[in-house]
Parts: sequence; C-alpha cells; structure tokens
Amino acid sequence: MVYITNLSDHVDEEVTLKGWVYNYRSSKNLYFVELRDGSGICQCVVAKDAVSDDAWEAAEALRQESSVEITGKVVEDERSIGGHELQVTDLNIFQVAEDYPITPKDHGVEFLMENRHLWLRSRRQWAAMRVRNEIIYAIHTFFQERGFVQMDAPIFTGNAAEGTTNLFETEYFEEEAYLTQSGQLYGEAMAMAHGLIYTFGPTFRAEKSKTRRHLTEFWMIEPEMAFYDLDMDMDLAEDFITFIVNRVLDRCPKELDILDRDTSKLCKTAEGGFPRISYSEAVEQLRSDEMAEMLDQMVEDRKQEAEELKEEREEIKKEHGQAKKWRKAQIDQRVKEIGMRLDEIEEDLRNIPTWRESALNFEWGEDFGGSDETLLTMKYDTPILVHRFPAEIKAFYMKRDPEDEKLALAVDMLAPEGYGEIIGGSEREEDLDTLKKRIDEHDLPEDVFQWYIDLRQYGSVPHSGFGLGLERTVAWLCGLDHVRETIPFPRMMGRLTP
RNA sequence: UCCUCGGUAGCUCAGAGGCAGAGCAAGCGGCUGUUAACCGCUGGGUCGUAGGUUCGAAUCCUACCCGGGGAGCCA
Repeated sequence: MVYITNLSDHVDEEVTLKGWVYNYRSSKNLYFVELRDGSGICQCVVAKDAVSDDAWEAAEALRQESSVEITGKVVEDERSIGGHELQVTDLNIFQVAEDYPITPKDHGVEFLMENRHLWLRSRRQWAAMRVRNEIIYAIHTFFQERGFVQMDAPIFTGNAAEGTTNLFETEYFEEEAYLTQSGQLYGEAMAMAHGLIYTFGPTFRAEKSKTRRHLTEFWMIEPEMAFYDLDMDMDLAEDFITFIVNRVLDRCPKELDILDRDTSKLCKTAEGGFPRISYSEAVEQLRSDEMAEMLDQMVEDRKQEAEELKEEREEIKKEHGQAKKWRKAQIDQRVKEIGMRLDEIEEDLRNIPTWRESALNFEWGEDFGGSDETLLTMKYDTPILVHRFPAEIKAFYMKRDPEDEKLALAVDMLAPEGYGEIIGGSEREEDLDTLKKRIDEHDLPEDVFQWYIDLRQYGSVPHSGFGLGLERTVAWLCGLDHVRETIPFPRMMGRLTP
C-alpha cells in the first residue's frame, strides 16, 4: 500500500490511494478531492476527459467522508496541501457517505463532543493524537534506554490509598472495591524487586471538577527508583521532560504546525535547566511587591489590548456595508474573534484582583491554587520545580526533610503557559517506625497497608519517584486549551459517551 | 456543592414585547486550477422543558433540565 505521507518517494509514478473524502470542490469538468488516508491529506484532481465515464460519475457522487480508492499519477505541486497532488486516472467508491455531520465550518464544543467518534478524523484532532502517540513512545524509550522495567499496577484496589480524594466505588464479588487513583505504592514494591521501574496506566478520580485541566479517567506514568534521593528524583524528572519535548519537536513538526503551536517556548524547555525553588521561596515570590507590580502591569496591558481591539472592530464594521461578499465573511469572522478575545480579557480583568488577593495574602502552609501556580510560572519559559512543601498538605508516605521536620521532601513540576502541575513526586519515608507513625497520624487503617509496611521491614532503602499526568503534558505540548482534546474518548463529569 | 455565562433550522449565530432571520450544510443549476472555492434558485423551526404576566412572549418573571467557564480538589 502507498500512503500519502510517503508520496515523495513516488513522484511521477502511478499509485493507488485508499481513504476518505476530507473535502471536495468542483467545476464543470474538474473535481478537486481532498483525500484523507490516516497518514495525511492529498488533493486529487479529477479531469473529466482523463477518466472513464464511470469514474467521473463516481466523482460526482462523492460527499464528505465517503470512502474511496483513487488511482493517479503523483506530481509535485506547491499549491497543494502536503506539496503533492494526484492526477487521477481512476476512482472507485467503497461507500458514499450521506450527511456527514461535521462540516469544514465552525462547531460548538457540545456538538463536537457528542460526535467525538467522528471528530477524531478532523485535522487538529488527528495532529493531537499523533503528538500523544509520540509522547507515549518517548516515555517508553526514555525509561527503557535507562534500564527501567515497565510494570502494571492493579486497577481494582481494596482501600482508598491516600484517604484524600474521592474514588470511584465498585463491587468486587460482594466486596467493596475502588478504582485506583495511583499505582505508586505498588510501584514501590516492584522497585524493591527491580531497582528501577515505571508504571503506565489509567487512573480514576471521582472529583466533581469541571475545568480545562480535569478528567475523571486519565493516564499516569509513575517511575519509582531505589536508592534515589529527592535531588536525583528532580534530576530525572527534568531529564525526562527535556527528552520528551525534544522528541516531539524533532518528530512532530507537521503536527505542531497543524495545531498552530508556537514552538519557540518549547525550544527553551528542550534545553533543560529548569529553575528549582523551594516552597518557602515560592511563597515569598507570591507575596512580593514585584508580583503586585506584575499583576498591575497585566491589568494595564489587557486594558490597552481591549482598546485596540475595539478600535479595529469599529474600523472594519464601517467597511462592512460596501464590502464584497467574501470580504464580509472575512470581517464577520474577525469580529467574532475579537468578540471572543474581548470576553477573555473581560474575564481576566474580573479575575486578576482575585489572583492578586490570593497571591499577596498567601499564608505559609496553604497549598497553591490554580492562579498561584500560573503566576509562579509566568516569568519563566521552562517548567519550574517547586520542592520541600509543608508536610501537612502532603501525603503520609513522603519523607520529612531532616533539616526541618515541618517540610516534606516533595516536588511539583509546574508547566509554563498556565498548564499547571504536570508532575508530583517525592522521596518516600523508608523508616519502619516513622511510616507506622504517619499512617496512625493520618487515621489510616494499618492492616490494609501491612504489605506496604513490609517493604520497610525487609531491606528498606532510600527511594523516590514521581507521577506524570499524560493528558496535561499532551495539552501543554500541543498548546490545547482543554484536556478533553488530548485523549480519544475523554471521561469527565457528565460525559460517559461516546 | 457554590459562582458565572449560555440553550433559536442539521451546524454556527443574529433577533431582546408586535410577520421566525442570515451564513454554512442539504437538493437543483452554472463555472477548466479550486484549496473553509465561488455564483443563482429551492426546501428546512416543539425558539431547552413546564408554568406565569400580557390583547400579544423566542423576548419579561418563576422553577426545573442540559451545556460552557471558574472555585474547592487534583495530574
């Protein structure tokens, strides 16, 4: 089979492509069919006098997403998508598709989500799934090349592991069971067997969160390393992200282009050298005069941008009356864009005082909110690592800082451009008695954790690990504004189909 | 759970007390290089649901349903 992505190897040859009609245009004796075969899109030109009557009739019958087999000569053509086009000699229909619901025009989120099974065929969704695939490949490559063993943690668990978040409950042969919220504890057991391991699997959270960063079912990658301390953990997390970003920049230029991703910021990340700041330093930054000034400047910038947009809107609206039809459509489109941006600015202007308040009045000991995270990352182009959090807001298994008992040896990696926390990790408590004490302090049942406690009983060693959220990583690298576009069939509050 | 915005043709939206509208899609016709093609014609409606106010409600009021964005929580 010849695929569109390989057409450059077949210039001037006659080939047969099999695929679906992405879009088509016609004039009296000429048909332009944009054919989609999964690997790319190619314009196929059907000239009436170059094909049989049957083939011409078939071309006339084509509708969006009809499945076809098209034969023709490959020619280079700069005007065409992908740089090549097919001069058609024959065309056979598998099936004519009637009334395909997703047209090349605008659609709303609700409609597209209802038609997710078809939306996946659209170019941007296609590109996002390709990037997701490349990220997954990069993750396995990174760990496999470093001697890590991939393991699968169980999905059914008998206990609410960390006792904090809402888990999905289910029944397991008359017993109560939960869907896993993390494979980490099991990863620790495997790390004591193999030294270096990573899990790659689904994770479930029953939080009633309706935001652009939340899914109820998402995929997490959790490496766990025996004999690693927090610094080694952070080094690995940084190398890991740097590796993934380099792979995506290297191997997905076409996809990033389709997604209109501004790659200049990703290039900075690809060089590594992520800033590392302690939680206490982060709190100081939030409360600083500098932060207040930055926020005031943001308000000014937004206001000025709004003024400029309104002026532009007035200008083009004046032109609308005597404009030609195509220009009118262009103006309408731009007016719509301006309106959407103005809504965003308006929302920002409403929110910034709240962000300002949250940041400037931040008390040591609280956890960061979404806006605090965004503000902390704002002056950097790369992700940042925030470490040594108040132990009280972190999980029971995290080791305390020997230099300050109030602190846990935890680390969060915050992605730039407002994408928030993509990694959470820590050095684990390895002392038997201390771990028992923590379980007790958190009011967790010791019996269900007995196997976990055993890991400290038999050859306990210092060890660390972290968890990466796959969908947030995909969203960040693709520049998508919602995680629902980063997974084929997203599961979120109020969405169980398709 | 709370705050906020929305639901009008298959889709995207306008209409904000007085005749239900546009663009795209669909159907028909035209056009030899289009590329969200273009031009002409045609068909297309439970204005989210239920009540209320009014001579008259898509428009005002109340309740409910569904969706978007955000808070809390988190990756």
